[in-house]
Amino acid sequence: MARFCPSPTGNPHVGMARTALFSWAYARHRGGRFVFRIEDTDASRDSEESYDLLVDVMRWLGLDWDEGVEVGGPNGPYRQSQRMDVYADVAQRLLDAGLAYKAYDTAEELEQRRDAARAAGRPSGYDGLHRDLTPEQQAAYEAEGRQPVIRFKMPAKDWTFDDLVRGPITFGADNVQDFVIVRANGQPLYTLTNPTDDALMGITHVLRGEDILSSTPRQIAMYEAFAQIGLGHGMVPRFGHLPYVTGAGNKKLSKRDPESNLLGYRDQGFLAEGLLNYLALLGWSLPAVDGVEKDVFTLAEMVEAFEISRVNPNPARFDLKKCEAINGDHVRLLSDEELRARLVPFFVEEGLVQDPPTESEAAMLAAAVPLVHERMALLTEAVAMLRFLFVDDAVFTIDEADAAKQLDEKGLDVVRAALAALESIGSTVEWSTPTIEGALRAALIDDLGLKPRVAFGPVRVAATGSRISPPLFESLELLGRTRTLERLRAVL
RNA sequence: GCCCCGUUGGUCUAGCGGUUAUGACGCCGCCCUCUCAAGGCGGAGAUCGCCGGUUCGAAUCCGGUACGGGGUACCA
Repeated sequence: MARFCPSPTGNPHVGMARTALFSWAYARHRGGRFVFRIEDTDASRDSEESYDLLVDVMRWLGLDWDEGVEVGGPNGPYRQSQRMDVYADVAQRLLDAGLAYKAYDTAEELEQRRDAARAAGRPSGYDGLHRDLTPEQQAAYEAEGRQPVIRFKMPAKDWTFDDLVRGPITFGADNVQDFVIVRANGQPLYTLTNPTDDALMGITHVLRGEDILSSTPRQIAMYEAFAQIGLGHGMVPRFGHLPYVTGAGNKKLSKRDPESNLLGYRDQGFLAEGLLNYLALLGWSLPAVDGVEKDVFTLAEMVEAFEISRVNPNPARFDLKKCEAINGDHVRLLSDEELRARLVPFFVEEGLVQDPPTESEAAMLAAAVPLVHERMALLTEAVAMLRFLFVDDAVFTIDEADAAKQLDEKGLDVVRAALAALESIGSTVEWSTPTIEGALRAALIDDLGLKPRVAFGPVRVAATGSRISPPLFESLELLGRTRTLERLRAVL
């Protein structure tokens, strides 16, 4: 049983997706269940919008969950904001059992002692001053108007656990002090809610970011306390800490970093399977078969082969170029029909086709998509290359730089010759790729003695508006006789 | 300050005592070619952070050290 439990703050980012992917793949590989929980206990930072994005992203990626938000399950609710009574109860039971206590230190007092500890070369965590306050002392503080936090009483022992990706890790007793589990205002903290829910939901394997590696001893201590008060399944889960995904420099990709915005990738035309494949490669790789390494694979292949022991513990830099290359491979893996279906929203978005496309628009897409299928890494590139087929003549424009380069005097001469050649077909012979190619080659290559690239460049720019386009003759066929001739005449 | 994690070409990665140190992205060149891609072929690029040890032999084991990152919160 594994889980993914993000906090709904800001935009979902790539590091988060990688964590979700690995947890999901781990659960699926082992035939376990996957829980999707939302940790929204910090009202000041969490937002409903962010929650919606999280759900949206998980669905887009295709990382399905067996229980959790939106789908429910036996251990719900799955939003921590709806489980406050559970945490209050657990906190009280810990207090009653003497496993936690109320601490009345003010922020200033804590800071002062922290500084002193640091100056003396000691760890700077809580010093346990209020650990054994008498009822009288507590009453005295409360009489002062102090509101206590609840701190967990860390047992004085060393903490060792066998990290799923890093192996044995030990923290000395002196370095893990009593920590706050409930704020002075009564709100529970992650330190309480996370282990509580993991225990209640039967989570056995926790894959999470390296940033909370050092909080693991606390979590383990919480589980041991839970066992004492009879909460949950009484077992400590296994932990695995995934490395960071970093951006330029070595800094962790933050939520504010535009490069990390997950939905931005969808909008740019990345395929979920392409992005996921790339993310998988950041810290994991498919085992080689007969010495052959394979880095383009499907989600199913990943699930089949996913061993947590193969996960790399060192941080990986997100390389957009490689991500695009992998995505391009996945685009090519799609059938023409599937690609067309994925492309439709992008054409609709640009106003190039109706929503849903009309019959003729659909037919045009069906004919045009194969022409660009292997020419793109991102879906948006198809829109750019095929726009000339869908745009009205009134708004059709030619790239200025390309026009300057190709439609000079010599270029226009070529267009004139092409126009004459094309005008002759369509009446007696069919307007088709072979007849178009035949006519143009005869007129431009044979008669004028031009090199192909010199001959077809100007025609391409005049008809498609760009020096970069799908194959020319096929493009002209799809454009149709009338529109082709009009566009050639328009530049003369 | 204290604690923890990490360190193989520009980037990601294989490697688990003996390899000319693997592959991918990117880059360069050639081929194909109506543009752009895709595809094919070839090339440059790491001695595996550093020092020391163990060993006949180390990227692989051990110990130091440097550098990077994270934590040290009434954030997660």
